[in-house]
Amino acid sequence: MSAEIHIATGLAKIGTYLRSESWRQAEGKSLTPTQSQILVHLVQRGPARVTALADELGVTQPTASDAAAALIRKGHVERRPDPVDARASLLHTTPGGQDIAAKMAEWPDALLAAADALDPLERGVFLKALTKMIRSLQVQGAVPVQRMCATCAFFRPNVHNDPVAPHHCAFVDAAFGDAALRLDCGDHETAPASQAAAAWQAFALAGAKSMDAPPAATGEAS
Amino acid sequence: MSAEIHIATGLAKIGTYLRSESWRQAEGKSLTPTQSQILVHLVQRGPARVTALADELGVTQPTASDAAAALIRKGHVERRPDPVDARASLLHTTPGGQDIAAKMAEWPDALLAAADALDPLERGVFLKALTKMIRSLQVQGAVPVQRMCATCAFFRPNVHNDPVAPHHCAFVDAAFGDAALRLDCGDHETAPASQAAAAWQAFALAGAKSMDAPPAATGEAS
DNA sequence: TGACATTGCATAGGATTCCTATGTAATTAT
DNA sequence: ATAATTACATAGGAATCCTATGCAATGTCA
Repeated sequence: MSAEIHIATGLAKIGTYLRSESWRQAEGKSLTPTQSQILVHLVQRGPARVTALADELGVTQPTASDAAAALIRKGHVERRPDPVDARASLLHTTPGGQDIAAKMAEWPDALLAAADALDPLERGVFLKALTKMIRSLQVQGAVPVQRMCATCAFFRPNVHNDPVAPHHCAFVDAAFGDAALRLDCGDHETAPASQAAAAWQAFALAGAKSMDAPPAATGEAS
Repeated sequence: MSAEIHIATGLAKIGTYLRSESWRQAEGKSLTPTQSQILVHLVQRGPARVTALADELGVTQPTASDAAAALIRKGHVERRPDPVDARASLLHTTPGGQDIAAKMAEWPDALLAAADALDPLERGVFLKALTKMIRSLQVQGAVPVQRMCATCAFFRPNVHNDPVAPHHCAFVDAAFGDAALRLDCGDHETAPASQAAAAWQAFALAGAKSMDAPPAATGEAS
């Protein structure tokens, strides 16, 4: 089956675009993509250690250390000792850094427009599929733990009969649908393994049900 | 609507993974990601100019020039004059370069496994959505021209009644479905503007039809 | 045909990215 | 208490990536 290959191709093309776009966006602010990512992360998620940032960005610890040093030199970030571990230090943003981060945190318009080219139902299916793929990468250890519904203690998948909003979030106590799935939620709380596994079953296996054709043959050219 | 934001978030996460993975994969072969991409591109698509490669990879011309020089130094690529333009030169792979490229061309297993975590119908919808997004990026000028069905002269979308294989490829003369959509097809031939526009209408507008819920409200938490 | 602008590419210069390898200090394990 | 681990910095080196230039070949237009 070549669909996986073409999915990988497509994701890589968008990844290439995002990488080159992040260089374009970072210039002018005299920041580089890595620095920008660290700054945004610190603003959105609070003070963090160098090693944790390295894991999050998928770079080595020395690379993160370099970028942090550059941000400190530019006055956007401060280093303070970690109260619970004298070896470690926590990076904090300065007020000036926060201003800059606010501008960097926005996604490029072209990408949002591209996502807007999907129709609403399609967006839901797409987001659900992205959730599945990212969870798979996380389970394989290829990416760090993500703050997504799929691994959240508050996630109650497919508990409502409403096909438009079958899921429930126990944190905000509201029903929602695939199009509102979060991949990086501020209220995320990691579910214990057994609960996460059960929820995942309920979430993933209901996939085919929402479409009206048999899940078998998909038709191949050539 | 925050679905676009979360889609962007998810795509960025996969992009981050692909970037770090490409560093990991490139090491050992003593190639870097950019060099590796150039080498693979030359093998798959034939000789090319430096500027064309730069556009394709989304980097500046000097960056591509650097990487090309490194590949030449390592003996994987040769520079030959372009017969139609004495200023330009074409980069050709050497036999040794082709061997290495074959190994670099494979997608990481974790990503293919992640794509495999989708069920077959979902893959089709996902691929179609990726097609829409990438075409949108292309129309906006954010990415270079892609060799995908959506812009191909041989593409006949939604001409069959079979919901599993509604499209037709006039090149291989066969029906196929969304799951077999190409994002980088070797047989691609760019369609004239008017034909492309008409085909796109027929392709994109039939989206909601394949799902059995109204395309309105999608249910939002919070 | 002769300026003049444009295009294809290389190079220079500089900051950053990114790696491996190593060192230092603090913490944890035995 | 000694040993192993962890958090981090730094060194060293190659590549990435940018802008700015320069050179040569090509195209344009009067």
